[in-house]
Amino acid sequence: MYSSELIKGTLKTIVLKLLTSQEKMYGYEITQKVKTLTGDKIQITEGALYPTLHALEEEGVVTTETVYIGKRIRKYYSITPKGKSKVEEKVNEFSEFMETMKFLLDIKPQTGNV
Amino acid sequence: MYSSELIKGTLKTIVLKLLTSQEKMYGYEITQKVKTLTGDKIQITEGALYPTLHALEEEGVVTTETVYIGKRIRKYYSITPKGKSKVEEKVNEFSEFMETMKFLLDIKPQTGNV
DNA sequence: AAAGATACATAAGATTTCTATGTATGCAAT
DNA sequence: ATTGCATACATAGAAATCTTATGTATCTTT
Repeated sequence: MYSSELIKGTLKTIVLKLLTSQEKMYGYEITQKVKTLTGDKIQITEGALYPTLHALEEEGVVTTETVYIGKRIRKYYSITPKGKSKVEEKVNEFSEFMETMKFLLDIKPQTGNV
Repeated sequence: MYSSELIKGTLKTIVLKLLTSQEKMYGYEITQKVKTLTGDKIQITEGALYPTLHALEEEGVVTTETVYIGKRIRKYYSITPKGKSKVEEKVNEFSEFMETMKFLLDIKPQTGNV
């Protein structure tokens, strides 16, 4: 498990990206998928996910569809065209950010005053 | 400039790493160095930096030395041995995190129900 | 003399996430 | 049958982090 601060700021990107890989997913499914895909390294908590999904819906980047599985409710999320361009932006930005960080974190110590 | 959320959680890592590259640095110098090194892509604000530096000092990963340049004060920060092992940990963790994210953000869309 | 850069610092607010809690169903084991 | 675990939604309060704004003061350049 990564220290949670690292994951901050990437949650929306992860969720949107996942929603481009499948036509629709529901909240609980997203938490499990991320857990599995990352070998338990990233765990999205429900307390973080659900408010985020609601925010994404308000932004118009996902739409919902409520389904009953027996008596249990299930809320499917799908990405909108607006969401598709958004996720592309976000992924590109994150890739650039990673390059910058790689460079920064590869700085070598100066040799002392020889 | 990156959207600020991305940078969250990486400030301490950046600062500590920089302090391994030079024997000592002062706050303002750190902001300028990061700005220069990243081509203005990452800008550390003073409101974020100073509290962080104070926290790092409390954690015992940096020590300070106050110097007068004329009448103007300057506070130099140096990394401690404890800080050196900390920064190694943090850089490793971030590298792993980047690998995980790369994998996640490279997921391909499923072909539809053909 | 004014403006901009240097150099420190803190406080209020925004944002994001975590922990905890709540409700409820379905299923498996005792 | 009932206890416990997994599924599935949701929100509220607390914690952490960063931004914006403000404050003080010096130095340098125009």
